[in-house]
Amino acid sequence: MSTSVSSNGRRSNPGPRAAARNRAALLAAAREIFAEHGADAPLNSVARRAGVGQGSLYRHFPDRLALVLALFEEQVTTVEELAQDPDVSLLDLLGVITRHAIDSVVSIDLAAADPEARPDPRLLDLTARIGEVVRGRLDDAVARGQLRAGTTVEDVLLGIEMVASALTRRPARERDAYAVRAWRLLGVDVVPAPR
Amino acid sequence: MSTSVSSNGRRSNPGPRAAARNRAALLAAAREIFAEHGADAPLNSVARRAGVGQGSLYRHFPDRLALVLALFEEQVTTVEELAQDPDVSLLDLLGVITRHAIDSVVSIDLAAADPEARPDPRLLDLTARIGEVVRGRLDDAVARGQLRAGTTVEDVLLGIEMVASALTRRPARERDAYAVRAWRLLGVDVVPAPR
Amino acid sequence: MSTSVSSNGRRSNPGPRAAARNRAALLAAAREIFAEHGADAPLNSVARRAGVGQGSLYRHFPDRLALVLALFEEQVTTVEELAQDPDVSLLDLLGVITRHAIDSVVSIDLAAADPEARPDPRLLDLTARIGEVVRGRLDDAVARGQLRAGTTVEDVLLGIEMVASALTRRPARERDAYAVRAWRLLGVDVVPAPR
Amino acid sequence: MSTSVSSNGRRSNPGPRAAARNRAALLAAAREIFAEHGADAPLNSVARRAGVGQGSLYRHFPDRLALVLALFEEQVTTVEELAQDPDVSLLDLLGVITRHAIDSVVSIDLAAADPEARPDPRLLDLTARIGEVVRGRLDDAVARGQLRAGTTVEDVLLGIEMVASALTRRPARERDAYAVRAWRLLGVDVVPAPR
DNA sequence: CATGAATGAGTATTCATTCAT
DNA sequence: AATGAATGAATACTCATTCAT
Repeated sequence: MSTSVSSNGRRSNPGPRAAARNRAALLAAAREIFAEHGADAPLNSVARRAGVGQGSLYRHFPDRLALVLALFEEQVTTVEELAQDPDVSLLDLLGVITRHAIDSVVSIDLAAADPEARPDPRLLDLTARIGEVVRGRLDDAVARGQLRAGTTVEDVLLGIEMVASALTRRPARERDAYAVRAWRLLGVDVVPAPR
Repeated sequence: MSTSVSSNGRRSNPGPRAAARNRAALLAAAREIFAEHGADAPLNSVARRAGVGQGSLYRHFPDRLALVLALFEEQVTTVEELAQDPDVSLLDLLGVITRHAIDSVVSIDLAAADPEARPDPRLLDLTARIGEVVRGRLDDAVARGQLRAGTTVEDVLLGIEMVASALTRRPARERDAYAVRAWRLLGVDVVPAPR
Repeated sequence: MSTSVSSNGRRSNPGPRAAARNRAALLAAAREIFAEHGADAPLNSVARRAGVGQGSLYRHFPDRLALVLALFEEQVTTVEELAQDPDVSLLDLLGVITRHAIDSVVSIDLAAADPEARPDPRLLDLTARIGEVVRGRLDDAVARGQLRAGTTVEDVLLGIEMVASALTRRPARERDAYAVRAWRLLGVDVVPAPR
Repeated sequence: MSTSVSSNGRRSNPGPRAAARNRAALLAAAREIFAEHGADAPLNSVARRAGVGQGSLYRHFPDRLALVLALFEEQVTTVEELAQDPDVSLLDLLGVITRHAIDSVVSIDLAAADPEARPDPRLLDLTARIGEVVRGRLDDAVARGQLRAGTTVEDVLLGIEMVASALTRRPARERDAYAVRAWRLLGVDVVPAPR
């Protein structure tokens, strides 16, 4: 970060030009921090890592959930874009999704706040978007023998959730191998996509 | 509660007799609180629910992990006792384990504190004890067609972890049904034991 | 709002023409916001309500007091203008002043910042202007039996302050009736002027 | 405050014995701080002035209103006790109440938070208790010529509110004289009780 | 001259933990 | 051995003010 510091000790105000850069820096920082310390890591640590003022964090993401959702949304978008390419199989997509889970831990800790609370609609929406992608690949995956016949979209989503939530319990360096084992136990040969 | 109140308004000191009772009350309270609010619920809420002073909580359980482990240990012991009976199948035991996961949420959130930290040896020990129980039933379960041939103890433990960790994300009232689906996805017909 | 939006998404710079319009919008917004949430409402809420940038707010009114004083000054000017008309009695003027107090709450919260601080000279000046208006109507009011004989300008100003400050404690919908009661207790039959 | 500091830099924990002392210290500190800076002064300044940890403040008074109400309650109780003595007139009582208003500023800033919000029932109760005291002295006060015939309890309470709220706008050293003027304007000869 | 993002000091609040009684 | 009050570090969040564009 090339944030210059002016004489009064305050970081200089880079002006609105920095907005997009800051937003991206915050997301990147959040990805790292959440992966390292879980999704309930202190938000000021995110701001600090991003090299951004506390207030900017809150301007871009009014609450923790907004930040987490933005992170998740990025991932979903990535998956959707990949899914444009007809040569990409469901297994490939699950590999990417698994990579996301490994790296950000976010997808799962989402609801962590309070399981009894009604899940946020934005989260449901993102889940639905993943569901759409899966639906579009389901028959193909069965035809290729990647999934058991009769597997439903809900089954796949459940599988993702099971793998992802189990991953949170593991130290980062074990997660790749662990994910492979978990998917295999579900009868699916997923390999986490390369970073 | 037979705790008499002396003139100064403070609960009188019931002496050592209360120690065991307090410990039990704390465990019961912890089970409830953790199930309701997750394993990172405030510890003073546990003491309050138990009707016990803050200090007593810390005397019995010097830190949060001690409390969580005590809870888990209770559950493991229960499973071990059940396993004495040769008529109890692995599926039955998994049903009980699943019930524990549903009700206490604890077994999984255990390591939640920090996945990067070396797992507590006491936790590993408890996991090993579950592993022993599973080992003793494995061949029988395969013979009965309850598990796929070739399933290992590690597979079963992994399955438990996947199901249990996924359960934490769900509201209490959905957990029974959710557990059944999750196990089925793993190819095992587990039904949560009755309470 | 005729503010066009240019391609970059930012409101286009309407040039100096907008200056006066912005100032007026800020004052109107401040009146509303202060009446709703008290004179220590966040200033950015004023800017937002006015549909104006944060910077413009500070350009027009370098600090909160400047804004409040501008509001008060508007009111004082209104009263002075009314007082040009010889047919308008002191009671009428007090009715208008009371209306201002009801609607803006500002006249009183002025010094609220810190009662120990030396009051701002601009505030004293405004108070003096009200005093002048009152002085010009005092004899007439006594002659008409609207005020007790012997009432001084300072008495009237004190009465205004008492009524106005008490009004701040009341919800908006009760203020009209409350003001009538308060004035009556002071022995003066004031009715808040219509809006 | 004889709060000793142990080697680790933390103030030593004086144990539960300090509870009552702490509560009293907090109330005294709050009285001072609120009188100096208004009832929205930072709560940590109250804790600091009381020589008490932040947590203790919140244990004794879970929110700002609880603290303010406790202060007010003390005052009301004092007035009620005085009212036991039949030789104490309404004017005397109003003198004490005025002294309280001068010194603590609290009685009035109470509702300050948000005039639109429904007033706290505890506050209403305290107001009612003052009302009872007034009611018991009303006829006597009229008989003595201290109040105009026809004055109601509500009138007196309104008068108190008007005087007290106006006082908040004044620096401490002017309040005594100001209170006398304000009461005189209401036609009542109240003199603030000596401290 | 307007805009709106950036900044960070200031506050409220929570909660793990200690300790006098 | 139990009690419950005390402690203060940690954290979330707000908002006045500045400033690049």
